[in-house]
Amino acid sequence: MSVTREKIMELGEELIVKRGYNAFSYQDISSEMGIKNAAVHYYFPSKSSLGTSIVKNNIHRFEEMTDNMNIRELDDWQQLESFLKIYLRSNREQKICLMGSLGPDFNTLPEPTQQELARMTGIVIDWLTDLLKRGRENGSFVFKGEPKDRALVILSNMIGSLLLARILDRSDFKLIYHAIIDDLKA
Amino acid sequence: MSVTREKIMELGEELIVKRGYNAFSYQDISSEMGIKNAAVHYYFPSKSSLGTSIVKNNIHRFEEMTDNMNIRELDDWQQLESFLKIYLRSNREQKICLMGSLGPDFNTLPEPTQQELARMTGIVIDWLTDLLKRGRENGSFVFKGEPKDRALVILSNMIGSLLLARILDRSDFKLIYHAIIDDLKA
DNA sequence: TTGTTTACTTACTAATTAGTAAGTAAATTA
DNA sequence: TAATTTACTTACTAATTAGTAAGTAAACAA
Repeated sequence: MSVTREKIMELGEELIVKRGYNAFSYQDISSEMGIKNAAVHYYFPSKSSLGTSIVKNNIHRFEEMTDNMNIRELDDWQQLESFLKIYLRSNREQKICLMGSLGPDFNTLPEPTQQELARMTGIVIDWLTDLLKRGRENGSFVFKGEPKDRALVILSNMIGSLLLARILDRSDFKLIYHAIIDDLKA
Repeated sequence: MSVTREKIMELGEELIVKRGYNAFSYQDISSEMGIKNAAVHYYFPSKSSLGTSIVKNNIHRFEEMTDNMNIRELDDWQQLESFLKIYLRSNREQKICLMGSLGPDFNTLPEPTQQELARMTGIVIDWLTDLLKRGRENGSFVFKGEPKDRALVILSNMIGSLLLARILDRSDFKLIYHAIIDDLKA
């Protein structure tokens, strides 16, 4: 696949998670890359197509990661920590996650982007629910309530803590991160 | 104070929490109110001044609410539930909170708005931290770790769950809401 | 009654936006 | 070698944006 196309998606994603969907323009991308506005339209005819491709790409990367966890036969805690590491890294890079960034703008998003974002969120929650269910059966995790409810709590914590870290202090993320982990221990 | 001015702030806040800061324009407000663009500028010369006023107003309302809790001598659980009710109501009205809405756009926000948003978030966390500390001393709440850490967890959960509810299903908010409450019980 | 302030409207500007149509040089294919 | 496709650029449009300057009718104050 084209290097330019990949660079556009990479930059687009960075702009979305650093400044927000409605704050970034094709100009931001083209000027940063030293190409023209129309070159971005050549690869992504509309902003809708770019946004949707970025979300699809995130789904792909998530699925690659979870597949890889199975191949490497990671245990329950290793899988959870690999998952949480995504957000730890985002915080280090002063980014938030796509759900936290596109969520507020959801009602202004083109329908295909809305759909992919919902699909991505569903995939993450389903994966996390299964991990928590298995982990509790294995005796790895301790928590109250349904695995799905706990998955929602953990994911909403990751989304929310990246936002709080941006508003207040990046170090606040780690306090929440460690509290989540402690909560799953006996 | 002027009715028009209040209506502009009310509408502005609604647009921010329903569509996002960078998605709303003075036109959205003026056309909805049946006035002209310039009339909005008469009350709020810049979008920055409107945004900042909206956040300031939220701080004021929060402080009024917590003052009122003391006057009514609400117990620990009643205070917590009054607090969580803010988010329950937001979810019912298909809104998210200001932190969840302005957080992603933080880096594009005018400095005075950034400052007020950070101040607001600090005020909420401090209040919640004190409540949790007192509540644990009183034997009302049970939780691991520092009260401040727990306050961050609860607030990030409220912010994040409103976002998840928007992306997925409004009913998902309640699952998280109830999990938070259950977690604080023995 | 006169002067001033309040609460706007009219009419505009300069900048930015997503998007398009037509052209072009270089690489690839037949 | 000729035809086609790829990867763009040039040059544009129509819409929307925040913001401003000047005007005005009504309410209010001296």
